[in-house]
Amino acid sequence: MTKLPVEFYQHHDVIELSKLLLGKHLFTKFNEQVTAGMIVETEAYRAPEDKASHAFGLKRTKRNQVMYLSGGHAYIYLCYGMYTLFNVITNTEGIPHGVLIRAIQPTIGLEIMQKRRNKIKIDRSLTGGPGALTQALGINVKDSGILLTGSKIWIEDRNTNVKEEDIIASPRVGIDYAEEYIHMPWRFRIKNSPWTSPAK
DNA sequence: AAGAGGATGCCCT
DNA sequence: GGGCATCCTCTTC
Repeated sequence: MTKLPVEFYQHHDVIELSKLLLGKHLFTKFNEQVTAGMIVETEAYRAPEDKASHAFGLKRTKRNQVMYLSGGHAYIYLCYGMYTLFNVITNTEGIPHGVLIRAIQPTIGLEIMQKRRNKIKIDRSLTGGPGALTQALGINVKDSGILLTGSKIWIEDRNTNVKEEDIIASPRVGIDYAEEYIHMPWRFRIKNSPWTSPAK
């Protein structure tokens, strides 16, 4: 029931934090509607050297400027013209590290999520996938840059213990342009979870 | 079960 | 103007 403080996002490397975020609970509250789910899949983006990161080489653009804020801020952007992707900024100010949340296991407000997603079934298709979960949680690009200790989007530790041997690491997807960083095993998921995005 | 292709808009990775 | 940190539908096996 503890809302994670900004310190949580600032005292570990982004690779470690991508694993630590597994089992934590992502909450949103918009228009008095609360929805939440347990994080089951993440990806680390580790600029400046990571060629898959929007902040590769410490490049600054209008879109990615919030990546340079301190750990505990949200970086939200539009992908492929129609999908909103949600990232947690980590590390200290000036080092643009981020964790992409790729899948959650829905826990609170399932009916609200079904309505937002226009889905009948409650299965992996409801919140499995980075664009799907933001739609289910009602996350909008307009909230890029907000703090995750506020009242709209936050993450809680509910004492779910995810052991190292229950974490599967694999290469990230959709980053064919990232050259030698294509094969970095920086995608993490909870083993045997039926809520992660489809295998491969 | 698996693959192909289309949708769609912002940012230039 | 090209290319996305994607998802859904339709087709075919």
